[in-house]
Amino acid sequence: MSRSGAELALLLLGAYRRMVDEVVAGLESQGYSDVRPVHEFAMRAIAAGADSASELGRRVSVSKQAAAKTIAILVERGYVDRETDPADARRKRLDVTPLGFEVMRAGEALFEELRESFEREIGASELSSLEAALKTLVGNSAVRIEAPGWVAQELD
Amino acid sequence: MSRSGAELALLLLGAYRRMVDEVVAGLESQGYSDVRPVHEFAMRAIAAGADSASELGRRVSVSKQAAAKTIAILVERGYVDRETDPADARRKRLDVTPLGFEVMRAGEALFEELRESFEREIGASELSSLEAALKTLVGNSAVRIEAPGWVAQELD
DNA sequence: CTATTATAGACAACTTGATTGTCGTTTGCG
DNA sequence: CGCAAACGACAATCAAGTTGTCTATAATAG
Repeated sequence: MSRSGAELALLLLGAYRRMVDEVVAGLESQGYSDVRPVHEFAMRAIAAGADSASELGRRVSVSKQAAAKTIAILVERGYVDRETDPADARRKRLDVTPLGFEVMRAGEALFEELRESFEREIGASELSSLEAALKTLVGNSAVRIEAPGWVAQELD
Repeated sequence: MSRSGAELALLLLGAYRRMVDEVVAGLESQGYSDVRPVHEFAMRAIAAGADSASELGRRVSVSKQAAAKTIAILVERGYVDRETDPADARRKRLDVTPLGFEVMRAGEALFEELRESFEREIGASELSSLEAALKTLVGNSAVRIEAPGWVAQELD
């Protein structure tokens, strides 16, 4: 097998895509249409305390403008609430709405189901050693998900 | 650990990114600037017999227009040669040039090195069982790499 | 206390990679 | 022969980013 290195990369990508595709499809079929990973991640960051567009941008390593666009979508769908901060008139305070949390929970449940089906496919011990191995390889460097078409793009 | 499913997805993505980032950086430092995964994959497909834009598009599951654009870049850099097919005046026959093969070889070598460094990090047996597990999970469904910012995008 | 500097968010223009739609040309088949 | 199908080109559009500029507000230095 001559290009096992490249193949490994493809496998990693493939496994990721399989998970994400299925979760997105699952959310879709539950009525949460058009929820993409980025939205999930953004909501998660907001729930975790990124309460302004600029802050969200920083956390996700994206320009505040890009963050603002994502927020606009989330607000439009009722997943996030944006209201002027009484303490600082420049800010618009962000909050995940109950509906937003619902989506997040649904997403997590789907991910969890998927993980369980992986366990059935390859065995629990196999899966957990896979996770451990990946964790070692990835280290604790934050994973950037954004960047338009980053698969095809220059990496800063 | 409540969201281990989602976390697994992130780990997979992270590992993929780590590999790709390093390979792209490596190619860059060897003078092959701005070679992105997509280019590698396209060249590979061309070398494997996708000898026209339309055909390349089909193989990579991308519109022929998108394929044509990628080809234009590859031609411009001298990685791929495009000449009218004597047998069919509609076609432009594609060929990977020696320089193109050079890049591909360099990329593979980098991937291989990376894989070896993974072996050192987590052990050879651990890595090969990781690969086996991933192979089971991914199955033989072709992995689409394209789609602009697909992480954030609607999945057909 | 005021003047400067920094931060938040809005708006606009541009970039990249892909898509769809249309078109002229060439081929191949009934 | 004639017409449908396939190839590649061109153009318009989309999606998700980016940078750059602007106004309003806050914080800080003198």
